[in-house]
Amino acid sequence: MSLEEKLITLPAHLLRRCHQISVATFLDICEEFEITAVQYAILTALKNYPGIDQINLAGLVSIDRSTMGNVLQRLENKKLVRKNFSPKDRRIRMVYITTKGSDLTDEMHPFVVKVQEEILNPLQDDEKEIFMSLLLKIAQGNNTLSRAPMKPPKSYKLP
Amino acid sequence: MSLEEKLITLPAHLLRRCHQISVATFLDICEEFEITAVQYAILTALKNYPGIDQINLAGLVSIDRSTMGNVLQRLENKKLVRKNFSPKDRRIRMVYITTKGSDLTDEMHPFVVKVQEEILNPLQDDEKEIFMSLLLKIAQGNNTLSRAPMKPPKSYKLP
DNA sequence: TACTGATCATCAGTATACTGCTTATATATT
DNA sequence: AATATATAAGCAGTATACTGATGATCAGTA
Repeated sequence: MSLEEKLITLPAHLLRRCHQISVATFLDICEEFEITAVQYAILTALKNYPGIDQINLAGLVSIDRSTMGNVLQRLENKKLVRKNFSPKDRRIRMVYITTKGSDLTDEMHPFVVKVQEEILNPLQDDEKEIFMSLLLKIAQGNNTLSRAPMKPPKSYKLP
Repeated sequence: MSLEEKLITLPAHLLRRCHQISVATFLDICEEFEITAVQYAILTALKNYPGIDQINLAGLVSIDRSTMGNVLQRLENKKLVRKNFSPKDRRIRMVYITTKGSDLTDEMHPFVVKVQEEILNPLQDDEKEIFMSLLLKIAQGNNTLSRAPMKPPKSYKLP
């Protein structure tokens, strides 16, 4: 069996490829907004959980807490996000989306929908459903294997 | 629909999660070898194509040519790989795996097999097959969308 | 009150991945 | 032979992702 034939039997390899493709597709379709997929996910999360702390935000979108700090810094520089110290717990920085950030995500939404369609485009409609359900099964079944497992937010109170 | 429910309907999000999980699983199971999945793929490719140039090597394993240079530098520092100038075309650096590198990949092989099983573990046997075939369909159908598409090596001659 | 352990955020360091630019070399064309 | 084009490799800069360590703060308990 050739190397090429061997590689395409490995889930790790194909997942890396598909992730590569997914990122490239997002950057391509959403180029004009100068926002990455991860940044978009964080902004969307902040619309649902204004004032959330960084750790719970990281758990929500499954991003490492250290990475989250970096991404938030970049979003803050672009004035899409702002942070305040919590008056109740001075360890916590409460994160909010700005009006500019909120408007941007609204504007981007149809483009992001298009990205998802583009990625699944090689599949037929019934295959798309099957694929998504199996992908979800793997993501949830192995949730705790990565450093950034998905976690529902704790001790978050709507403002 | 809650944010969490929304996220798990997005292929881009789930692909990022599954890739995260895949990388973490590889690092976990292959910890003792201090080699990443990408580095392992490159070493395996070099066993099949000794003396290949960096561009064709990058096409084989679908890694950006710029990234390839960095990874090869690290592999060279670990003495798992060596590079020579081609006498026929002085632009080309011919890349070879060392004996140390070859022995290491042989030793790692059973661990790498285990990684693949672990990733697919949440699925049933018939689901695993379906998932792999759909993943392959997406990877191949969208091959040219990323900067590092898979390309069979050109003008490579076995030594 | 003082001590202990837990939690939030940050920092330094490393790896993969991409963009865009540059240099060196080879090939094709005039 | 001189010029133009194409290719191989590298570099600088940026983003996501992880590890391990540190400092600040809070909560529980002796």
